[in-house]
Amino acid sequence: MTATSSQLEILRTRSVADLVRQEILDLIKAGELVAGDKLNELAFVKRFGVSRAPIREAFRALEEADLVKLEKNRGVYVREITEPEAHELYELRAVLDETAGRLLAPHISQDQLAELEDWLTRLAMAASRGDMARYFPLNIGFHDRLVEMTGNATLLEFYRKVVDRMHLLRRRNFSVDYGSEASQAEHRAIVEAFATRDPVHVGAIMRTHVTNGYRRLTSVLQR
Amino acid sequence: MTATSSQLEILRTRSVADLVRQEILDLIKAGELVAGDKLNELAFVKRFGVSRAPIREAFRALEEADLVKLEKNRGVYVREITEPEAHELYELRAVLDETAGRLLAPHISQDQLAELEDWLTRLAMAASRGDMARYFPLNIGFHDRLVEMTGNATLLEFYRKVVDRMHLLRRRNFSVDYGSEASQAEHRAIVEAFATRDPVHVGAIMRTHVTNGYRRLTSVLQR
DNA sequence: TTATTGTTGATTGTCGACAATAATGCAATA
DNA sequence: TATTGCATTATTGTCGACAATCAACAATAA
Repeated sequence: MTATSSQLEILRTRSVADLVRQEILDLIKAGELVAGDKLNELAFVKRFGVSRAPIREAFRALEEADLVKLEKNRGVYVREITEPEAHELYELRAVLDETAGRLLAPHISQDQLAELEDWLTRLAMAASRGDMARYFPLNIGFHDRLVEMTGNATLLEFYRKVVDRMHLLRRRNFSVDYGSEASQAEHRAIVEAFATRDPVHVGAIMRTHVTNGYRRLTSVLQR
Repeated sequence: MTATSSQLEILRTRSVADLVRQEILDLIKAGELVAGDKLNELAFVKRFGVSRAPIREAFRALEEADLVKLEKNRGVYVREITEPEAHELYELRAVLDETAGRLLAPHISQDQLAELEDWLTRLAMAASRGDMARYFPLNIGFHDRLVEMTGNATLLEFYRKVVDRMHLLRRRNFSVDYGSEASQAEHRAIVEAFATRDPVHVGAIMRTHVTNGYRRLTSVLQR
């Protein structure tokens, strides 16, 4: 696709509200916006050089996704997640990951197994260097791809909603370098499990990985 | 709470966009808006006597929930769900219901069991009369309450998103009277299973109920 | 000093208007 | 008859403005 036609495509399909929504979501994912932060409309108006209408539409979308909270006449705030809610989120994510494992295991192809191995390699490289700025998105990408491989787009959609919300657990510029070695070992276990193609086994391994992730998170947050 | 203070509460917390979003969602749930229908902004402006801004915000929220589709410069349409997507949705719902069963089974109280029995009675009354206008919402209420009883608000939230989307499978004014007897027998089986407090057993029964529901749906849609 | 009551500035909720785009109807042409 | 081109109409995307509300501070009185 040429540069011009891709720009035409953007113009034809994307609205300002869309782009603003995406931008804010990226800010949350990058940890530049964290739970409790206020989203001032005029600030975004200046930032993007647009009017308030599309900004407000973007806020509404993010509210429906439960990433921000609209308090009438008071403003928009990045949502805060309580400790019990974090537990609920991880419980849900465990179920979705386990399901992905069960669905994918019996049908995974050689190519897909090879791709997962490739992810492992890249994860290992980043981990060995202690390069958490790379490890973090790779980790998310690995799991995302795994769910995508199931071919169940609806499962993927809801999985992503859960993962997006988990970003709210991070503090600003919080370096997530806790337990990457343990996490890496579990990733390897996951890929090895897929090689057996046993749905129940894979599901159990994936569930455990999420549960352990929750343990690692809480152990970090509590000190 | 007095009438005045409750009105004050509404004024203080609900925005027009909120109400419009709720209203449209109700229209979808009631089958008055069905997949493919166009949502004209000016029509809603006249209907609610408000400006376009809050209407558009409501549309954005519904788009994020994937209940409608915004096509730039063309309009907003109630989303259409393909057959494979319906299957994906039921797969997801099966997982969530099974999870609810597993979570609730070990901790369900006598009071809660009694409440479920009460739902069964009401369902049976509506079913025996062939009163589908009552049976349908009771059926949804029964399952919703069941998930709510788990105490996992996040699970409930995502469960509701799935159920809301399932409304898009209905045709306009489509009387859902298929297999209510079979469905009723399964509801009874669910409550009986809860009495055993065995998580795996309850989970399996609930999963089966959803799977059978999908079979009943497809058998109806295909003729 | 402390509590209460204006007052002011900032921010949000809603509205009407204009520009941009798409859909429609109709005539002209092959 | 089918198709193309054009003008008209309808609809959406965005904007700026005004009204309503809130938060912070100053002024007043106990």
